[in-house]
Amino acid sequence: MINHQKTLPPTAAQSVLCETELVAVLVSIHHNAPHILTLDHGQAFPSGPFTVEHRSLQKGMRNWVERQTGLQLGHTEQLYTFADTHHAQKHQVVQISYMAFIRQTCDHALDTQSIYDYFPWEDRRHTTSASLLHTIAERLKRWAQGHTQRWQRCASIFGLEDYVWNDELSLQRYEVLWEAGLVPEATWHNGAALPGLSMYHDYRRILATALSRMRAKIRYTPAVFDLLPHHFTLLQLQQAMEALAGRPMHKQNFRRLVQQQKLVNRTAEYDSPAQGRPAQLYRFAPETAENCYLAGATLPLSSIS
Amino acid sequence: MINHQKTLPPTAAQSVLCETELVAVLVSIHHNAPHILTLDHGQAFPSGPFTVEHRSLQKGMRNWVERQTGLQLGHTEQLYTFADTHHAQKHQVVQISYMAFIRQTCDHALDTQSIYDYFPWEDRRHTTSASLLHTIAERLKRWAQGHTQRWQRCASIFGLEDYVWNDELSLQRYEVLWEAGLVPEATWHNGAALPGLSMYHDYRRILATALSRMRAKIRYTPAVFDLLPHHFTLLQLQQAMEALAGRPMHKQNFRRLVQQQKLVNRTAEYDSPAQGRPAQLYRFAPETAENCYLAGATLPLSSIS
DNA sequence: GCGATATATGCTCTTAATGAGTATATATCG
DNA sequence: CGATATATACTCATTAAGAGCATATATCGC
Repeated sequence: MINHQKTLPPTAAQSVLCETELVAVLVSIHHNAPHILTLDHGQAFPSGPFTVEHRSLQKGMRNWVERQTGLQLGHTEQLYTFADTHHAQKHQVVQISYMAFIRQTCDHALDTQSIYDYFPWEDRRHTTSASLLHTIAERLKRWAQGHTQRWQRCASIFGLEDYVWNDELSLQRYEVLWEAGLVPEATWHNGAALPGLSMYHDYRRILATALSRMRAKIRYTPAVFDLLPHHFTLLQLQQAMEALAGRPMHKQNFRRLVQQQKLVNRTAEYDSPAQGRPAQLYRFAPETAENCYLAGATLPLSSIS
Repeated sequence: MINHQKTLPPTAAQSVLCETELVAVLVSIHHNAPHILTLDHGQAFPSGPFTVEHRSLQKGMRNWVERQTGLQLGHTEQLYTFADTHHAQKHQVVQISYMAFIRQTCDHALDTQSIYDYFPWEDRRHTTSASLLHTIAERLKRWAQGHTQRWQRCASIFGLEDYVWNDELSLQRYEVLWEAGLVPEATWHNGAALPGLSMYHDYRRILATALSRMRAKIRYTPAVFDLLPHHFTLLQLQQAMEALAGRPMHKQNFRRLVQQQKLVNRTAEYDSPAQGRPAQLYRFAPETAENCYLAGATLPLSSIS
């Protein structure tokens, strides 16, 4: 038996009072692209106060988001906590950011924006994006002129030279672009900025964090299913994964994986397309819902050159 | 060109003032086991206030830890932010937890404790730990009696039946044990608790989070090197990895990996052991320090049955 | 019925990574 | 010399990952 005392620790450091705000990155899929819910013409995330009546931070977040937007939140995870130094400095503001998935239901009237409007270089599903990466490579090369290590870092993060593109490094890519002064919010911003919307404060950095996290998450948990309707076709599932990962996949291999992991069950229903054979509708296998750790859907990629 | 305005968003939600505390999980390696720095006989982490003069949360953390303990922090990352409901309820207390690695320098007089004293089942380097896992399996089976899905979850998380042990699931394992009432801090604690020290508040949960994170981290970043002396033998490196992962490794395969990834450079020095051939001393390859993402050291495990 | 379109599936193949085993140098000390 | 421990060289089986080729199957409009 263990001696377990529930007394308070004697180390209660005297803290300073801070304002605490909850920031929500609410992700959904529209038109084959991951979207976020925004305020103020795409420049801010919805945010709300953390009040005393809330039991936990997560519950507090769910509470006001659901009350304010009427949306049901799916997979939710904490992203990062930061102290916003942009605010007026009377007292510190601590912002706790969360990412949550929203199931695409009806086209609501809320302001929504594609994540790739903020990071066009992160969408590598079409060969047309290659020219942007080429531009970035050129400008990074100029920045890294003479610094071998710096160029190594750029190359490995952006999948240049012999390195391969790693979709989970969105945050690192944004940070390098920031350091190189290629995004407008960088203080030493030089020359013309790269295409891509910017946001207030460090919000675009938060969004890059969210993108990294969601790409990592869909690999080893069935979180994608919180973005899809309850009944979906396998193509829809694949396209959702492609939209999140920002790269195309090999259809046959994708299905091989999905089937052998028993991720989905077929339903009796069929899709009704304008043309072509109707697609079978599937639903997420309820048994897999519980032990989701092993459901590692490593992405079956196809080459995009 | 992008229209980048640095005005404030109109959504300044009126927040409530909170106490903000920084909690530090300071990890180092002693006697072939990962240790943490503790207060109050292993029941609390060092913690400090976040004050206005600090530029960022991370800097604030580094600041007071280094001032208080005199320790230099290596790899640092934010773990999780939570609202402590155990405190007196005048105003909320928000606790922001960080994990930081400390390079083993000299044996300082600080209070330190092995992580495996808190989670004995997480150390699977020796076959002797099998009996504890057996006990856990038995008690979980009793808890999951009649609930097939619940048992599936236990089995997959603890690597029972056909499932394999996944060392990164320490947090999930702790949570299951909590739910099953097998740890003393669980409210519906039934019967005798499992061996393992407990801590104040949710601190043991934070520690489980830290263990999960560090095990994940050493896979794809060279963070281990922040726990080792600057010059080390390959065996020391392997034993550090084994200590963190809680499982033995195959020596030949481990070296194959380390060498082919150019993670280390040999130095001219040698170890001076009591007996046997002196081991070559190595140091972390400085070129790899910058682009550490590719340095994925997937653990070459050896079977422990 | 036929072609266009799109879903659905089966099979092969190469390459690389992983886990595991066997054997054997090499160096130091008592 | 023998005990001890480092260091290294190979081999081998299994599996997963990436990619390609081919071919059913179902619906629609003409």
